[in-house]
Amino acid sequence: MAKSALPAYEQVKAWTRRHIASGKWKPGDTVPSEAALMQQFGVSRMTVNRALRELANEGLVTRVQGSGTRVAQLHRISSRLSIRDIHEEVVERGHEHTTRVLRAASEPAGEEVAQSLGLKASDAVFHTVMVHMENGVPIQYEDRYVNPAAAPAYLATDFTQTSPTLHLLQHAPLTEASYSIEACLPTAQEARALAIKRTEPCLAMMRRTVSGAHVASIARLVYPGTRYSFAGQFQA
Amino acid sequence: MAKSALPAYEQVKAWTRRHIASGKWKPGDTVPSEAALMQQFGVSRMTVNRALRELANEGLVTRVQGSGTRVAQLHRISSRLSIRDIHEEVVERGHEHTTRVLRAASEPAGEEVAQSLGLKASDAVFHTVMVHMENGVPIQYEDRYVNPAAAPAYLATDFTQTSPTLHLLQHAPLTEASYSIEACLPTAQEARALAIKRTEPCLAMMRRTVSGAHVASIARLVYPGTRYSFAGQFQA
DNA sequence: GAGTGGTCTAGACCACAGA
DNA sequence: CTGTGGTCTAGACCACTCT
Repeated sequence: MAKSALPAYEQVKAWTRRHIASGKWKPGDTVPSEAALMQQFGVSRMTVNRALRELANEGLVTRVQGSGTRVAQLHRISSRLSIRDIHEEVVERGHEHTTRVLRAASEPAGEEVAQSLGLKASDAVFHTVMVHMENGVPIQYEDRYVNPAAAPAYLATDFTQTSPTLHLLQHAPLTEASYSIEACLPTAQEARALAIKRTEPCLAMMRRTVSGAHVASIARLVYPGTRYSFAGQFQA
Repeated sequence: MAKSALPAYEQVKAWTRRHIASGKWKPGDTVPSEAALMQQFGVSRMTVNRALRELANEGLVTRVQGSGTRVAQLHRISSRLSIRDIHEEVVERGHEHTTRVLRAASEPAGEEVAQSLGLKASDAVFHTVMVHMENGVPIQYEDRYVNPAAAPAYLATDFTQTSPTLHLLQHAPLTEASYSIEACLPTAQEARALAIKRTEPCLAMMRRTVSGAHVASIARLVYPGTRYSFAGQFQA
């Protein structure tokens, strides 16, 4: 009986998780089959199935049809790295977010940008450069190219009120994105805009977003190393 | 009939996803109820329920009991950043992984380390420092403190055969981890070990792992900026 | 062929929101 | 009160693995 405040499938999940976390079952070990767990918990197969399926989604176990359920190799710890709208992030910390727009114009794409956006070099693209500030301190330099086909009204946005990310999310529904994070030294212009020395290391995030059939935008976001870090956590 | 290669719940998911991605349904809009989708697709409620529940898990819709299902505010884009064992990662690229151990000893924790590991400053901890190389090129400097209570045999490991991460995963089952990524300049020792200039920016990852009741390990991993980047992607 | 998971159904009872 | 989602059951058929 116990206190069954939790749904049955959660109880099965918790029980399984405990065995894995305690080391009683090691990676590669077989987890009791659905039939066995049905008996043990006195629940239907759908319930056990849901429990194990969700654990598999979370990466704790591996399931192979016809073979069985095993404790996953936990080598790849993974956690959600959230990429958030900078405005929202700053405001959530209870701070003031302001923006200084350095450039907002339509210009020919050029070879490199055209290739990333899937356009011709002579096609026009929107190019914005701005600095985001938290309580007046520069925390992000944003250099962004936007595909006019994906967000025709982009340049008309008042970027002191709305961030580019927000405008794009609202007007070019996101279907796909990729990013990479590197360490780099700022260019002269970036250093000037962020008010840092050219020798101060920075985190640079390159982001590329796809909306339906178009590559919507490519952006390079530069964060001063001493003022920003990406963090995350993970729980079994 | 169409080609129903996909399971029914996947078809419901795909149909719903398309409406959201295309912008036909905007954030906040109501998604058809389970009953409505049952009719439309001619499937049982459990099937529709699974489809919508999974979309909710993925963050695409929000469900409120008694109220309904709505398109989620898509502000929080997130993706899984995987933190993997360096050895596995190098080998998977088809390259050779070697290690140069600079230090492997038991020593008093000291204030700062003791605090992170939940020990006293005079308690002994295991301290290892090593450089990981991919085809002979240094790619990671690893400075790690290990809680002896969590992995008593740590120092006996042959680190030229097994990585610290792997040993810990096998002997101190992981229950929790947190990390942060920063940009920094290498210390003199790090620069020397990695064979880079002191002015070359690096990515530094601080990682803390918990195993059961113990903080198992804290590590600082330094990657030369020009030789490494973190990347990820996600799809709606 | 026996055992496993993947999917699906047609019901059911409940908790909750909103009129 | 009606409509919604949250959970659960006792079956079922299938595809797959392993021996």
